[in-house]
Amino acid sequence: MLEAAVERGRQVLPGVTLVRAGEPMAALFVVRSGSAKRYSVTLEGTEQVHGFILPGEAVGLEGFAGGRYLCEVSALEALHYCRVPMRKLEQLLERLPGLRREILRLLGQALDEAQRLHGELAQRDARGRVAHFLADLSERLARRGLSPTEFRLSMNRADIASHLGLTLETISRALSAFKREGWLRVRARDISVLRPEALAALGSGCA
Amino acid sequence: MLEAAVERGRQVLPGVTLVRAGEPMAALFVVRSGSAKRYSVTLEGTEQVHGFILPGEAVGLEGFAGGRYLCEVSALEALHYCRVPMRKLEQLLERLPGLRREILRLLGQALDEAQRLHGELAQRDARGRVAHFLADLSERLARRGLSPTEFRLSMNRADIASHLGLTLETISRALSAFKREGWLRVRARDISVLRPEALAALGSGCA
DNA sequence: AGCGGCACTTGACGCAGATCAAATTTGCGC
DNA sequence: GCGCAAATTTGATCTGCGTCAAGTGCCGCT
Repeated sequence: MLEAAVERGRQVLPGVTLVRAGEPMAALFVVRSGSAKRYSVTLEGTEQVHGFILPGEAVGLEGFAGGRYLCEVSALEALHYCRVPMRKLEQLLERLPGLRREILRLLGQALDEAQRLHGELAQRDARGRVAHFLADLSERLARRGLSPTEFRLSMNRADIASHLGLTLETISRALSAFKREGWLRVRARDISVLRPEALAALGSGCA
Repeated sequence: MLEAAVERGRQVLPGVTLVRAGEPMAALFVVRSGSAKRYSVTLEGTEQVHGFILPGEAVGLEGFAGGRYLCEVSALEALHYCRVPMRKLEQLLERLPGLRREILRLLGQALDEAQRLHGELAQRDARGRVAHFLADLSERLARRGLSPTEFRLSMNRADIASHLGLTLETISRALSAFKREGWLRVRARDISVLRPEALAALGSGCA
């Protein structure tokens, strides 16, 4: 769908910032492989992590709000991506009704995810949030054909904590608890999910 | 911009549900006067409030994700709104580049607000969240030319609590605390903001 | 291989906010 | 205006998570 307008084959190293808050929105990005974190910097200079971007997902959608990016996005791993310049995108939107629907779908989906996240987090306790985070990650990986039960976390505990509104110690304790109960195997950033149903249940509401 | 496609003059009474999760997205709504709450119903049957809709704001944007609405929206007060049928909207998107940009802007803005909300809530304590809620409401009212310092809450404490991830008792205590400190006058659902700067500061990060 | 630093884990303790319970206020129908 | 049910406030207690602090293990560097 987007193929016609794509600039292919770009890549960056871990730690590199793809877009910065306040920059004019020159292009839309789609991640091909690797992962990134989306965050903003608060007045006090601390990072607030809004979410993580996996292969197949878009970067910079909030830029449509006012023609400027509103968060920072930086690579957590070596990242391949493609880039659709806005100028080109606008021309294509003129001609391709399918592309219009596709872009609206992406935005609607992102909006739904953001709202759903807010809801989930607002209600659940620490373990429920971590379970939800893992179940969500697992599902998104599966959607791209990657293993939903064996994966490596590309972000550190502090990033997860910021994203979930917890502290890094609490993340660590939750993971240890899941390990103790036989739901996970955890070795540093490598995760094996042993009881996906248990995680999913805890993450989406059942006590 | 949307004027050409609008069906005007519809209205509903408080408590009426405008759209339901799962229904096909037949139209986009814009609220003209009154207010509504956007929420979803969890597996256990409890409501999770995602946000409140004020005059000038759109209903049903997440529907773009898959052609179906994903939350329920119901009126908190007598509500006037207009309705743009999707069929009509798609035709117009074909012809009006300005309208395309406007719809994308609305979605981008909604996305940004959802993400920003998540960030704000994840970090702040109970009083900070309530302050943020009031400051946000105040700003949105001002944007529509309504008084930012004298207003009536159209939602009950439980709805605010659900939205902010707190309990209704905590909402009540926070309001009482602000009253005691001379930042607000509170009488049931009528609010007078006496020190908007104090609320805004507490709501956006300064301890 | 050995060292140093950083990411993570684990423990002890205190407090903000949840929970349970009761009193008070508000607003609506008659 | 009266009375009742629902909404809100206030109080007392309990608990999960944040905070501070001390390990432990992992990885890259020389």
